[in-house]
Amino acid sequence: VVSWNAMIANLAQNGAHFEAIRLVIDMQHSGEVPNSKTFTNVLPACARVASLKKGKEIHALSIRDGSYLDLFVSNALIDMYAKCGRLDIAGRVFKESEKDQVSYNTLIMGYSQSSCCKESLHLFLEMSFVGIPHDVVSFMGVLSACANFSALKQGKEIHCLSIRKLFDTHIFVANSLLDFYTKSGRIDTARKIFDRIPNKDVASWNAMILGCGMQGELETAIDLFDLMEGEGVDYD
RNA sequence: GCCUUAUUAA
Repeated sequence: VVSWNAMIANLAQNGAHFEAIRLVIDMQHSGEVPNSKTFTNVLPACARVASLKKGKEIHALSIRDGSYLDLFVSNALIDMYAKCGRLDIAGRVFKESEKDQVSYNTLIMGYSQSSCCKESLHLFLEMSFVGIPHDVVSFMGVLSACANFSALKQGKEIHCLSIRKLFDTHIFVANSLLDFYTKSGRIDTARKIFDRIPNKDVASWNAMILGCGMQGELETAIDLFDLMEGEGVDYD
């Protein structure tokens, strides 16, 4: 089993999703029994190719051997259903399972890309209410949700909270803040944050440039682009 | 010896 699992993990991590899924079938044909690690290895592959059918089969197998009770498995199931666009099922698995920080983050991320962005905000508040601390991923998810349903007020509150928790200097959170403020039309605020990021990465530049572009500040966008070239950033 | 969530347009 271990070597099958290792092969499946490698394929899934290298983007060979269909091959990874294929290998789970092959392993069963050769008489091996997939276990909880097999499931957590293959579920992200199902998620990325949005294969709800295969994902459900894995879900069924995990119920049969009881491994759906494993946090790694239930979290991977939540992610798989969310990425397949079935937030209803993701939410159901979430509700029925044990929950940790990753469970909350996974569902926050899932909802932030959906039409129920507000749900991300609920979960973000709920997790700290039940005593699970926020981390970088929680902040990225909830900020992305606020950006997508233009919740300027709530997003600002999250920004304040991130400052208090010292998350605002983390590059990923800072980039999420840029995305949030540019999408909310606050180029000035975004620019202030941008200028204070000491270690800007390509995503920081892209968020800022595209943000200016979307708000019609084309001059600024072009200036920024020249600046970026000057800094020797590997842009795309 | 293998395991889940992670930022920038479409």
